[in-house]
Amino acid sequence: MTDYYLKNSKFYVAVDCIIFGLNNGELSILLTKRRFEPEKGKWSLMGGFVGENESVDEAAQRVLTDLTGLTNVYMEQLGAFGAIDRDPGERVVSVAYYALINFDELDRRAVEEHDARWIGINEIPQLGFDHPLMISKALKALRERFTTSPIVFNLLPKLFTLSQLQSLCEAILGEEIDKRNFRKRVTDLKCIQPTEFIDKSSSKRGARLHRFSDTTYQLDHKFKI
Amino acid sequence: MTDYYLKNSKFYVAVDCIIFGLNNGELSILLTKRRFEPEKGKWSLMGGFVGENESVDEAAQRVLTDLTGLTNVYMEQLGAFGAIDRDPGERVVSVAYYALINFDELDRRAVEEHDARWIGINEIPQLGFDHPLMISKALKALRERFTTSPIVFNLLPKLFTLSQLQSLCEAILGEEIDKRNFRKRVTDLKCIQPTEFIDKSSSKRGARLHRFSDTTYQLDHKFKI
DNA sequence: TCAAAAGTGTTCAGGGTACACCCATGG
DNA sequence: CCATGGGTGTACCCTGAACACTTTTGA
Repeated sequence: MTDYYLKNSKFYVAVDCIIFGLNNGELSILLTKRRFEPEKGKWSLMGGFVGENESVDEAAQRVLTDLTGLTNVYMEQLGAFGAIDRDPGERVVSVAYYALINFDELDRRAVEEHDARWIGINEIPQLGFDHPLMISKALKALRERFTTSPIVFNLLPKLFTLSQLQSLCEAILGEEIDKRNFRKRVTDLKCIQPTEFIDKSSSKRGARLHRFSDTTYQLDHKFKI
Repeated sequence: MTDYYLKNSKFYVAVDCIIFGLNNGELSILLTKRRFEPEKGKWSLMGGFVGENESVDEAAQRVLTDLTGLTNVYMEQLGAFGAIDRDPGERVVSVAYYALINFDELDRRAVEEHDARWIGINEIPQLGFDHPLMISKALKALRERFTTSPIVFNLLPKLFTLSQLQSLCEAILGEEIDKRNFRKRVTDLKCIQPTEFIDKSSSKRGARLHRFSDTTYQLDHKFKI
């Protein structure tokens, strides 16, 4: 029985996280400056190696928590990246994940300790490894998923204005959305609910704060933005 | 630099293939009876270990070619499966792929030599490992993709009748489709073209054979079934 | 009083859905 | 001549897209 395995090779298995967040209203990802070879000094995604006593998913959670201080984060697997020379140092198979985090709950100290920075998705520098490919796949997956699944709310504070929601959707899509059509769609959804609160930080008139009700969403699982 | 890697663990990395084909008009997948421990004697997906001199994608291609004799097959990665105990024998991280093959071009001898059999997607027996999970994810991915991307033609012969196409779509969806609406959609697509040939094997009247034109599809990349 | 963001409805076109009958032919 | 699968058109509804002005209020 052991023979069945022994004739085969073993590999390092890594995880890489594409962490999306709203930094001052701008859709951004969290990048770190690598402190080790290979690719030392280059910007890169946050990653780590899978350990023997954790699943690959758990490794990704661990890396994310280590960097952000957050647990229970929305995270989805993007896929495995297994080109022979994707890591110039050693043969490493990497499994990429993307995560959507609420910027306000972030542990900023943990971020600073890792030399990490939020960088707008339109200002991403040259990255090492196959990270540019991972990021473009993550953006594609995010674009495809967010219109039919209520995941954008992971990026927003619990209370948000419709303008905030719209500009976030526009940032993800990379194009503008008609305001009246957007608000009609959104206010027709039972799972997006107005609250009694008004936010006056972004306009003199003030904008009504809304919230996403997951329990309402669970009733029919209908969502379309 | 080597230190960066050395403190970490290595893993076996495997690939598993969910191979879809149309067996006598029934959407089926190719399963083999395992000849080795662990899970010996159980039905399972065709898989194999990744070698040092091939990418993960190449390993999947190799496994597929070995079993079917086919190259240049439509194949897409489903994702990595990395639970600690997913393989009862050893820690193995597996990357799953699904493939759509043309049943007529299959090398039946290669299939027999691997103790493999086509099994309808509604008659799948108990499988070992996490293969049931992989199959359900593959079906979900196939269902989501085939309506907007012209991939079903990989399952059909080069010339096919609209009835064949419709019953294939129904098998993938798991529900019936209105004949007139389906034919309207399909015949409006420029990339699905009638030919001069008539197939008389399935009816007395005979049905017109159509073909998918990829060059026409490339013109506008529009497709909706 | 004015600048800046919030909020609000209607019209129209096109796509999706529901639906039932005749055709051609081999046996 | 009949059983079997092949082939065809219309009416309605609903969704998605285009489009511009009024309101509120702090400075």
